[in-house]
Amino acid sequence: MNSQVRQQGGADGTVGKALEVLDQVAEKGRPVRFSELLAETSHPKATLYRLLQTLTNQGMLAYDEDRQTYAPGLRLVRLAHSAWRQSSLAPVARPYLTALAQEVGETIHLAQLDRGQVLYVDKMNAAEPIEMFSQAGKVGPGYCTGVGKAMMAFLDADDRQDAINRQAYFAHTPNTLTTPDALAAELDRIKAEGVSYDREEHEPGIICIAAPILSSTGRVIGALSITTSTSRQSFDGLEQHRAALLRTAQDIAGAAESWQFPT
Amino acid sequence: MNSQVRQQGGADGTVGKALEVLDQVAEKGRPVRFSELLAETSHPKATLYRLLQTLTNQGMLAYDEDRQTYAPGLRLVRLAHSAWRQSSLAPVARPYLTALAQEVGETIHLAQLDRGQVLYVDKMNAAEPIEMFSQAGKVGPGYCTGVGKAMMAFLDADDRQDAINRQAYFAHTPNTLTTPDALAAELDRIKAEGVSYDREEHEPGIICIAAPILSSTGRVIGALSITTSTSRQSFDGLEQHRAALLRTAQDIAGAAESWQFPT
DNA sequence: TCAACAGGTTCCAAATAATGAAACTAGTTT
DNA sequence: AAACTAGTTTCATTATTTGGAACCTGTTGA
Repeated sequence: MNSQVRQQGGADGTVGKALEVLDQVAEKGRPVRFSELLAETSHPKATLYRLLQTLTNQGMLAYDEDRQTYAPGLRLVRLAHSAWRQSSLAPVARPYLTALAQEVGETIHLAQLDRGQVLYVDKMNAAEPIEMFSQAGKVGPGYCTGVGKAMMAFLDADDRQDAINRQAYFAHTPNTLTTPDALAAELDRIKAEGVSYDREEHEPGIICIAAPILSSTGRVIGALSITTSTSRQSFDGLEQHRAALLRTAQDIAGAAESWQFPT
Repeated sequence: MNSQVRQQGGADGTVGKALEVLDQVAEKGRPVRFSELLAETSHPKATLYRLLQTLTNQGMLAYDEDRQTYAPGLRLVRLAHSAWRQSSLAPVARPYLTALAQEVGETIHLAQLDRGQVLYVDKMNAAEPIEMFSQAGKVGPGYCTGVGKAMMAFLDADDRQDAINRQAYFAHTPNTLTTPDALAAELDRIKAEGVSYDREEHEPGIICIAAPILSSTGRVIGALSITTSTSRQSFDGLEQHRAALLRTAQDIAGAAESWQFPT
């Protein structure tokens, strides 16, 4: 029996602690001072100091001697290249996204779930050319985005509850769902219907329709959304793309299933 | 006195070992089996097993239960987004690259040095739209690329020797420099002249002109290249872009200076 | 000029976690 | 059914991590 607990937050050993610090630095989104990190962590001075040294020494963090600040290091960029190509849906989904973007003439997002948060792995815009690294890798909230809700709705009970618990429930707009119960009810609705909507729940004026990408065994492997603004398009307009969205989601699922790695 | 040794390869503690394994998986470029990793590592079975468990548990690796394979995990993509924005030259350099690409009508690469290797952090193509994540994060050899040589040439003596020692010296083409001495001589030439060339040293038919991006204190912070193919353009043609290349490199250096920056 | 201070770095005995040989389990092949 | 292969677990031993406190070092204020 595999009673292996999946404790993402829980520190497993020194490595866990080091990665926790790494996350902490990354989340800041700007170079940080030692003392700033110290104030937020439970680690004692000396421990934090050595963790930072190790990470810097390994290229996972970059230390600016002049300003005495830490920032995520370039080694991560190298590693992520590999991760994006192998573990993300993006390389497989690319052609389908391009086709969909041209068909519907709106912005398409491809996302995957990462610890209850939405991780955007690709983006297509019919009009403007893309800015990938600055877009892919971005994280967003799960509880108030179309793709987030679409993915959470199709998780199995345990994972779903776990994801529900991880949300921040900040009221970005008047439409944001701000309680676990409200979210849970919405997820039930989404599971029944097969698609989810963002009704200006994250940003005023921004709406979307999203669908999960499910493996043949029914597991969530990602989600896909068509985004627009209320000034460009009505809600009914989005609704008309529903069929194309669902078809594309299935196409991607199929492609992912038979995906063998290029040797 | 700060006698801190910068030992990149040397393992500092458990974290170092874990990251070494992570690199090993990433370098494969495809999902790998436990046994395959075991064969290549010096760690005993149980140790490797637990390192992989920890990394997987932390989302740094993704484990495919069906195929029993490990691949770099999505958490890296999230972290890299942060790293790219903060520690890479790319966000600052973007507008200059775009301008240069349009001016010269050739492909532009922006790279930084990572442990003696070239890490491409951005790419611009005048004609075709870009494929960023699949391009940025890519690594290439230092000794046989224009950007690699340009950066190595302007390192201080210690770092330069270190970089020279790290090269593989594989003869990709008849023009490849295949000895440390030949490379060192070339680097002297480049430092004197201010620009470097790739004379089909990496790929037959591919040539480029490259320049380092230097901080006001003279430290290498990156490099920039204009690439073309022998079928499109002669060597003299590239030479005519020299002024534009050097101007852009300086512009980027200036912009980087007034921004906050590590490395 | 000197004392107090804040941010950062190093020490070292105690506590903890990593180690790895070997045993074990679960599939596969002979 | 035995031998083999690949992956997982155990546990006494060993090595690393820990963190309170002392120690630097450059800055501030009297």
